Amino acid sequence: MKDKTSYKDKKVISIGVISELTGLSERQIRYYEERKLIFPERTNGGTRKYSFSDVEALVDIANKMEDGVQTYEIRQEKIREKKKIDKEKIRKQMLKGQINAQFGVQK
Amino acid sequence: MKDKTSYKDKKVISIGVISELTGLSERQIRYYEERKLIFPERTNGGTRKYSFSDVEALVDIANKMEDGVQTYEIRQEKIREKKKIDKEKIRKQMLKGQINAQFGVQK
DNA sequence: CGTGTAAGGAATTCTGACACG
DNA sequence: CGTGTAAGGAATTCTGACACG
Repeated sequence: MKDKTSYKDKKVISIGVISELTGLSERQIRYYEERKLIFPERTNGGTRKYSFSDVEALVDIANKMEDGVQTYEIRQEKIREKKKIDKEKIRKQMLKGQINAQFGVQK
Repeated sequence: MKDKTSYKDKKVISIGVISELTGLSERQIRYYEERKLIFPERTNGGTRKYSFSDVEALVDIANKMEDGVQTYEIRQEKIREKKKIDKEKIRKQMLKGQINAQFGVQK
């Protein structure tokens, strides 16, 4: 089992600090959420909470925007990446199944 | 050179989230600051900002408080620890100086 | 399309103080 | 000593909209 509760992915930072950390305006940050490029959590009151991973993602986004890439394209790219990773995951899962069938794990 | 800009020590979390993360009331968290057990930074507007390290420190403090330890004692303990670490640091520094004098680094 | 801004309101945080024990 | 709480105010954030291009 991996750690999974790393600080890096914990959504705890509010938008003001995120703005400072990334150099982006709050408007930009909210807009990128609207375009489904980032996914903050919310407090009960409705305030957005981000992680350090989100900071990194936002910096990446900012760089691409500078290069004239549109939010739609950035989103498509992310979807492609995700699919690739999912496929890889399944491949590994199947391989493990094969190995177990041959050598391992009898009930 | 070490990293030094690890996420763990970055002061970015506001007191509401810290309260949730530690289970302590905001009152308690502010009081422990008053007693010099934690040292949040501030935004320009004056809002406190904490790090994940602070979360860990607060949990430690909470445990000691449960055991009936007073804030003053906790503070003294921290001071002792710090002194010990500083002494160790100087010792290493001097050792390095000795080695350089014998083998290394001529101008 | 991507971003700035003014608007009005709600959630969040701040300080100093009183209370209890 | 350590913590809860009500009080009043200030900083922060939220949404929906208009503007520009």
